[in-house]
Amino acid sequence: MRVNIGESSNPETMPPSMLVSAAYDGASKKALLKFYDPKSKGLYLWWDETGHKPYCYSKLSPEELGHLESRSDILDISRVEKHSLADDCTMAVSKITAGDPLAIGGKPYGSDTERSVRDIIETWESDIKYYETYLYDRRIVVGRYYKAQAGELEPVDIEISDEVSLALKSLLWDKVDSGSMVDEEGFRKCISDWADLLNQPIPEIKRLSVDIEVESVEGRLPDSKIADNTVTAIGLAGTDGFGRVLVLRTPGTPEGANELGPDIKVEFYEPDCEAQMIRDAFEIMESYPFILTYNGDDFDLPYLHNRAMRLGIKNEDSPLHMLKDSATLKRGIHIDLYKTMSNRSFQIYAFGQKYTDFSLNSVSVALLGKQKIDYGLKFDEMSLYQTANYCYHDALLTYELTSFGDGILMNLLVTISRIGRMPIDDIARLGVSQWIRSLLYYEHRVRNCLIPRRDDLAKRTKEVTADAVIKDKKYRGGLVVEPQSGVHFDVVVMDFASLYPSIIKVRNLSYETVRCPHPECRKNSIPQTKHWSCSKRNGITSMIIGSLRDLRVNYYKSLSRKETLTEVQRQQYTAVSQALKVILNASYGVMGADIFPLYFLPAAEATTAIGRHTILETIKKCKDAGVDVLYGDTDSLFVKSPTAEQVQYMIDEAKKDHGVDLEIDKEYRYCVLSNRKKNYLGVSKSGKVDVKGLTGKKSHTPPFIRKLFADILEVLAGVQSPEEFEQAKDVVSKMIQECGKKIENLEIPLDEMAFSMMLSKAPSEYTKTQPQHIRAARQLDGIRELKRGDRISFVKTIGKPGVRPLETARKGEIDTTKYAEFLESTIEQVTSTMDMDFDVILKKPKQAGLDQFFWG
DNA sequence: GCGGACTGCTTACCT
DNA sequence: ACAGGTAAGCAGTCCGCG
Repeated sequence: MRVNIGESSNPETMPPSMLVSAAYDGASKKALLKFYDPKSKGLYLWWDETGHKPYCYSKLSPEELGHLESRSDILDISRVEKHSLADDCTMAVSKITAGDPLAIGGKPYGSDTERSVRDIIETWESDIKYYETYLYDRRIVVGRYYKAQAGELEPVDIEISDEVSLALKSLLWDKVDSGSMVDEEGFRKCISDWADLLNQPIPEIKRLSVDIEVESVEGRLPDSKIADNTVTAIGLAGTDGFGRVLVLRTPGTPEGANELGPDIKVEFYEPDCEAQMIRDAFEIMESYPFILTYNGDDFDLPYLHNRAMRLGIKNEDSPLHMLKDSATLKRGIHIDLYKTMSNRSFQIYAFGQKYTDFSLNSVSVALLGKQKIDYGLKFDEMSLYQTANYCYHDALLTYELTSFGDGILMNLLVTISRIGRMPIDDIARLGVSQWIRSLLYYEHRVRNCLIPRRDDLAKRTKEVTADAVIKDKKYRGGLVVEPQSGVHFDVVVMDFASLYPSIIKVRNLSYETVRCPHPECRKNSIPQTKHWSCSKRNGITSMIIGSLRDLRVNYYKSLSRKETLTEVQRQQYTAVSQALKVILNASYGVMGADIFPLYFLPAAEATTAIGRHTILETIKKCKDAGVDVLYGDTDSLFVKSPTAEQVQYMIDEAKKDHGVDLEIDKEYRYCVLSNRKKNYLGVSKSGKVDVKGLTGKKSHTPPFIRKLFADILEVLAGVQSPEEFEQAKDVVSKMIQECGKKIENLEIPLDEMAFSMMLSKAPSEYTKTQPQHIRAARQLDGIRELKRGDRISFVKTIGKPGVRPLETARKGEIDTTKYAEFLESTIEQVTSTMDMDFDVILKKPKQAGLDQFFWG
């Protein structure tokens, strides 16, 4: 991120403040750090005072690089020593130092003396943003506290005042198991450094959310680049209950009645005062260190900025600074929550897949239990106060996404930025592969290791990629055990704690250790592959992922069980634990993702291969011990009525043979397995029901079927013994029959009958086939514009297209047969394995064609 | 010309 | 712009058939 503020002098003193973001200030050509002071709730800006400059490396000698010397933007070329992890050697490289980051990269056009160095010669470390390089080189960590005294910046650790923390540190000390570590001491140090950083207090963050409404011309979305439509309202919601709406009067629009509470101030502007309204909004925004939006990178902020320019506001009077694909603040920090909520890692691991699409409404419903305001009116039909209420409400929802659940989202962002060594706004905007990239780059710099180029790594994988591959996949993944179909009572689910990270640690897997250059390591082979791993050096990813794993498994898991925690500590440990989970879950995946700069297939392949080997060997051990394995998926085993001794035996053997921690995850009173993998139902001893993979729970299934399914589960949850099952079956049969009748009699409201599906691309991009949900979407042409990522609701109808969007559907055209079939197949997933034969009731005999015979 | 078998596309889920 | 493994429904195609 590049801003243009220009040189300002750094503060003489700064109270302990947390580093939250960084940027490159093009005007002063310096790195710019942004610190947050928890006391004043304001920001301190700090420009580099060390003379640090952008640079990259080349393997050419300074003589061979002589042609660069003449460039005015190249300041220096010198010889330095760097370690190459992949070659396990030290080498001399040329460090090319420049006056401006654009001299290193980002200017691919022009003559050889104008283009960036990385576009002229082969370079290393030239694709790192300058402010990142700056942070790494100075070992400045986002999320740490710093203070300034007499103009000197220095880190301060906030005292962790509780004795619990110290006591648990000794716990951590004992629990570190070195395994085959070459440098055990270093590993311990590494973990305790992490704990020190992650236990630093997370401050209360002062923030303001912003949402705008823009006058729109019939059917055309306002363009944030052109910004030629009037901004009609600006909603603002901030910490400490701050709420304000700025509303532009438009001729002919009634004022209406104020529905907003007394604390929410509504300010009206005359039609010709739009510029003043925007100026006032800017002024409020500038008084907050953090600005939140929902899709503000793509819409709200660029629109505001460009509209301001169009209305004659000067660039220097706008607090905003637009970049290619993000909107930033010159002084503050902008967090676009739309990007955050769309991040699969947050969606799945932090929020347990509670929402399935990323609209503000869906996310709010799932996480806050609140909806957007719906007056059932078009924007141009709303009164001024209605617009105000609507606009403020959106801002409020956006704000509340960061405040619900004790502010877990802000805490997560801070914690992940500590781990990734990355500005908080980047954490909120970028994907997990970028977080892990940043973390690993930092560690390379700490160790003075040259970061490899993609083709350095690609060269080492060339000879092994041609192997037999799975269709559409690059390598084989986890093992899924064929389930033993039936109802099983007393089932224990065991799983390996963080299996893949454990494997990465124990088997020393990293891009430089898998297929390392040492001939003597080749005997350390990886089962089922042609790979081996190093026995001489600890791999860098193995060290880092391994210590994060140990931190989570040995430290934060026990911490969260402590009962003497204060509320603040509990919140902090929850955030750390979740953040570690998110990063660990992705750590193996990125090694096999070709967008990841340290992409190295053999390492990913080795991880899953050892995973399969581990679970297979454990199953063998079960058989030896007389334990029946009913099912298993990747890192879990469902075992039937094991004794405590048998469980302990398995745990001990897994640790002894594979160095992994097998644990009891769940104990089911009973468990319904079908012959399908990744499909089951388990009832815990507490009566809690786990449903996995069954259609009755999937988000595209019509609500009335999902409800019936939930009702059935409730009945099943009460079943204590095989005998009670028989009664439950009767109850369930009746429920299903009733539902069948309702379908036939068209007694179900249309919206309950709608299938709902996500469009993974724009409707026009479906060229190979035309799936049902797309046929429905096309019928909405001119009524509602559908984009990629939107969901479409449709019902199944008789006649030609077979589907109709919910908006235009009528009950009379519902295809009851299709619904009966879908109901039958959905319910059958549970009932078939429970020996409930519903065929008699529901299934339509092939030869019969009429509904009335079928339901009779 | 039609229907079953088959493949491929698409979405949603599990770990 | 983390991975692979699996289920399900449907679209489209191929093949056989007096």
